[in-house]
Amino acid sequence: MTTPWLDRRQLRAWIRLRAVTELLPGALDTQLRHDAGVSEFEYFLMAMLSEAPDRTLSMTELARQVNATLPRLSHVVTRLEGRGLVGRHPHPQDRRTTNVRLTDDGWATVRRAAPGHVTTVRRHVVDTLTEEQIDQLAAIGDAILAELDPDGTMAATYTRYDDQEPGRPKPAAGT
Amino acid sequence: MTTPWLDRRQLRAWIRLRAVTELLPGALDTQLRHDAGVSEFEYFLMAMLSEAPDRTLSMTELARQVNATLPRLSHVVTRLEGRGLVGRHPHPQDRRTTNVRLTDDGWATVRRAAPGHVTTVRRHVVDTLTEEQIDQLAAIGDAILAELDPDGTMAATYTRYDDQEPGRPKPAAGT
DNA sequence: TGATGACAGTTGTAGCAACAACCAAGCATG
DNA sequence: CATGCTTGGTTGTTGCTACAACTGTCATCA
Repeated sequence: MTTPWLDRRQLRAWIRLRAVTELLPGALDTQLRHDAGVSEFEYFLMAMLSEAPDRTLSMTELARQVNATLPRLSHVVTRLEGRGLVGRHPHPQDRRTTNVRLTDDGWATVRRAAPGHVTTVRRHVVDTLTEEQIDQLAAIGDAILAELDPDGTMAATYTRYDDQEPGRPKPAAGT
Repeated sequence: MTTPWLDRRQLRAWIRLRAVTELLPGALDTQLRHDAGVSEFEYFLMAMLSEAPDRTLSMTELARQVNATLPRLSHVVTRLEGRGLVGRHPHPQDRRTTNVRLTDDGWATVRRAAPGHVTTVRRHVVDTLTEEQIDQLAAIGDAILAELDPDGTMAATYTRYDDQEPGRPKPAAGT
């Protein structure tokens, strides 16, 4: 099978994207650990819970939204539970499912962490780009995710803000 | 301190970028592990070596190019050495430095893995974007990396192809 | 030349993630 | 109502990464 190689322009773009995917997560993680004592994954998990009805999701649904396997999520929830940030609650009807609920402490932690997190996102991404580039980035992301996440496993996360009215109450942790 | 929140367009862009940084590395890693028995990090490391003069770099310089700490690199090199893909060689002059050299087996492994890797990069990124978007992505990457990697630690990696002539011999593993 | 500090790597330990095996509850079919 | 399949979660093992402490080498300067 003959694989068309990447030309210079494509290589330029790809190498930069690769560098971003390499460096950006670590930068966010470092800031959150330092300022809020929470990993980026834990923060994102709690952010997803904070936007769910009754701040509650089942393990399976939560795993989908944060792109984690069920075993991994189980371990992480156990740790967060030990710190009092989330709680497990058996589902009243279906006794197979376990509901995870963000506690008041967890909610406070997310609210406390959010501003610093937004500042970091601004410094590293949003404020370095022009308005046009912001929209270009969204479109590029759409194109890549269409192939990378075809059945929209994480789609709930990134289609949530597509068609909102401006007056919508701001998501306290949706960043 | 008042943190200006992200507006809807900014949030759209950011959430997509975050999803890409979450999903893309895993996709590349899975493909390389499956097809070549090598992690994405190991592949990238060997690719950097393959483009160095005499396929050799010092531990420190290699750590810079692959954005790894020295301890982490030391462990990885030990494993790769055990598989015969790289070799350690003491520096003749400065006996503090250890040179890492890609073996013939390592070189063959990289060459064997490259086509499938390029195919994956094309499918997930390059071929999903228009020509304009390719250039936009490169520019966006430049802007983000200027803030994220100001002293150009990984710069050697992503500025290498900026001003090349078309006739340049193609980098066998530069993706 | 002999002490001090910086540099280059290695090794040991602890924590987190992937994978696999497992258990338990629901649900369908005969 | 018994059997088998599917779904939802948890637990145990292995491998990898970050962090810290340590060794050995070089440069500098008194």
